[in-house]
Order: sequence, then structure tokens, then C-alpha cells
Amino acid sequence: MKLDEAKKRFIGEWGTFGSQWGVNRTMAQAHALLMVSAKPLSAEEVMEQLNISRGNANMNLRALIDWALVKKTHIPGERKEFFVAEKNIWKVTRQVIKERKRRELEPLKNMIAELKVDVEVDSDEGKEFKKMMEELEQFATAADTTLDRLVESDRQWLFNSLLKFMSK
Amino acid sequence: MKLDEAKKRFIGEWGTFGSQWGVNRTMAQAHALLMVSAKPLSAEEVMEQLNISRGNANMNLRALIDWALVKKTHIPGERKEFFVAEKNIWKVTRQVIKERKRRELEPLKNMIAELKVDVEVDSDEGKEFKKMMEELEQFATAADTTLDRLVESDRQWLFNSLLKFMSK
DNA sequence: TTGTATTTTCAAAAGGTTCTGAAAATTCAA
DNA sequence: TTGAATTTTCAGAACCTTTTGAAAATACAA
Repeated sequence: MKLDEAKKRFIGEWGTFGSQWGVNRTMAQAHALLMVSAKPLSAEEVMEQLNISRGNANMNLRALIDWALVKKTHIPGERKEFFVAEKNIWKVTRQVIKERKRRELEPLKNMIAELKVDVEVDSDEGKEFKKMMEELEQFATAADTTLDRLVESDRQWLFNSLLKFMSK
Repeated sequence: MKLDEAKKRFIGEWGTFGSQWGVNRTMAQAHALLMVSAKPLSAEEVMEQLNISRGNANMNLRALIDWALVKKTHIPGERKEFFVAEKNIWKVTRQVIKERKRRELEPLKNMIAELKVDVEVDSDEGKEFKKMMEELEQFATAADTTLDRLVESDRQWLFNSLLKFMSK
């Protein structure tokens, strides 16, 4: 298989994968394109390679920057801006976990905590509801702390934890 | 806060949370509704509580059954079918991980393995690409095995691993 | 400054997903 | 069987998200 074809397939699949995870397909594709690109690419080049409009390229590249998965760069002698992706997959994963935790898990925890406190528990059903909220809170807290540890830890974390399990 | 209002807020938020994770909002809401419901509900009741059509209720309840998050039940003397959700949040999480792993991680792993083998590595860029695929594969495998362990393990896993980290 | 290259914005269009509701199919008590 | 209750299906409508592309804004060399 030619390199170009392999890259295209990877970009396509990564886009599909992303869209299953609530990430806009084009954003995931742009990320994949930059991940497998040896050199920084200009907005123009991203437009051409993905067959998308200028506006679309601009919007999705900025979203990637917002997620801290891509950085702007300058090339001496060039006026254009160029874009480079973080290529270390562990760093990428940690960054994604960090952002999603902040954007999603925290609001959820706040909501649960609030409902747990505010709800009237006069009926049996009320007590059941409160119990469910307490379990959810316990779960969210455990997940939160574990993910924090993962984000703070070095790239070996997953392997280490894996080895521990293997040797049990 | 009245129990009904608390339930409504929970259902709404759970729907939002789900839609950020690529799950149809209504499906997540139906799941939430059944999670906080003390009794099995009929399709009719789900329609009423969520203000959705018969077809929509049917489709999403079946999707929940397909994900093994909800089961059909019968109530003596009633002809209708009723629906109950798995209420143990650890079981729910394990089930979701299991399904998504199967539906998403496995195809991704296959694709990467294929590209890694098939790609021509005559150029430096080709070598770079292959290296990236190898890193991705390594990562996917580590994630896969760790998630398998998590799915197979009992509900204490997260707490145990948490304690280990705490005591380091 | 001025003029050109480049980036950003955003209203409208396109595309995709979800929902509705009525008709068809199924189930089951009698 | 029959027929009423219940569930399923699916084409079209509604809704939501993404994309386009041209105009406005910005950056910068001269």
C-alpha cells in the first residue's frame, strides 16, 4: 500500500472513531492528518487534503488548538501560519481526559451533589432516589480521582497498572 | 425540592451527559427515567414522562435493551410489557465499556494492524508513519487489556486501584 | 501609511440525525 | 378462529449540526 493511501485510510477511520465519541468528524480528521504529517501544514494544505472549505478548516483547527492537541507554528520566510499536532499518543490521551473531565464530569458531579441535598426524602421513593444519587456521587468521585491520577502520572501508568494485574 | 422535580432535573442532565458521549439524548433520558423509577414502567409511561411519541419510545427502549442496560419484565395480570433498568452503576459502567470496546476499539485495532503491515516503508515519511501506527497499536492494546481487566473485575476494582495510588 | 496576503466571521445552505404518527404486524384472551 | 390490545415499522417532517464561501477584519512587508 502506498503511503498516501495508508494516510488517507487512517484519516478516514480516525474521523469515524472521533464521531462516535462526540467529536466532530472533520476535527478528528484534521487531527489525524496532522498526526501523520512529517511537517507542519498550512490551513491551505489542510483544506486541500481533506477537501473542506477555508472556513471549515479554520474553525476546526481552532477547536483543536482549544483542546491543546495542536499548536500554531511559524516557518522562517513564510507569512502563513502552520499547524503541528502533538504526536505522543499518551500526551494526547491525557489532554483529552483532562478536558473532558473538566467539561463534563465536573458539571455532572455538581448536579448530583445539589440534587442529593435538595430533594425531599419523605417517601420511600424519595429515599431510593437519594440512595441512587449517593451511589452516583461515590462513583463519580472515584472516577474523578482515578482520572486525576492518570492525568498527573507519567506515560508509564497504564503499563505499570497493567503489569501489576498481570502479576497478580 | 419535590421528588418529581429532582427526577426531572436528573433525567434532563443525564440526557445532556449522554449526548456528549455520542449517545442519543432520548435514549439516555429513558435510561435515567428507569434508573430512578422505583417500579418497572410501560412504554406508555415512558412516552408520557418524556413527552415523546410511541415510535420514539419503542426505538430507544429497544436500543437500551440492545445495550443490555434495560430488561423487559412482565407484571402479573398486565398484558403490557414493562421495562426495568439495571440500577447498579458499576454494572452499568462495565456494560457500557464492554460494548464500546467491542464496537469501537476492536475495529480501530484491526485497522491499525492492517495499515502497519501493508504500508510501504521506503521513505523516511513511511518509516515515521509506521512508527506512529506502532505506538497507536501499543496504546490500543494496553487500553484494551486494562479495560478487559476492569470489566471482568468486581466493583471494588476502582476503589482498590485508588487505594493503591493513595498509599504510594 | 498602503496594498496585498492571510485569517476570521457568519448567514445561508447542505447534510445528518432524531422524532412523529399512522398503518401494519403481532400477541393473546376468549 | 376472532378481535382488541399492544408493539413494531418506516416515510416524511422537524430539528440540529456542520459546511460553505464571500465579505470583513487583521497582519505585515514595503
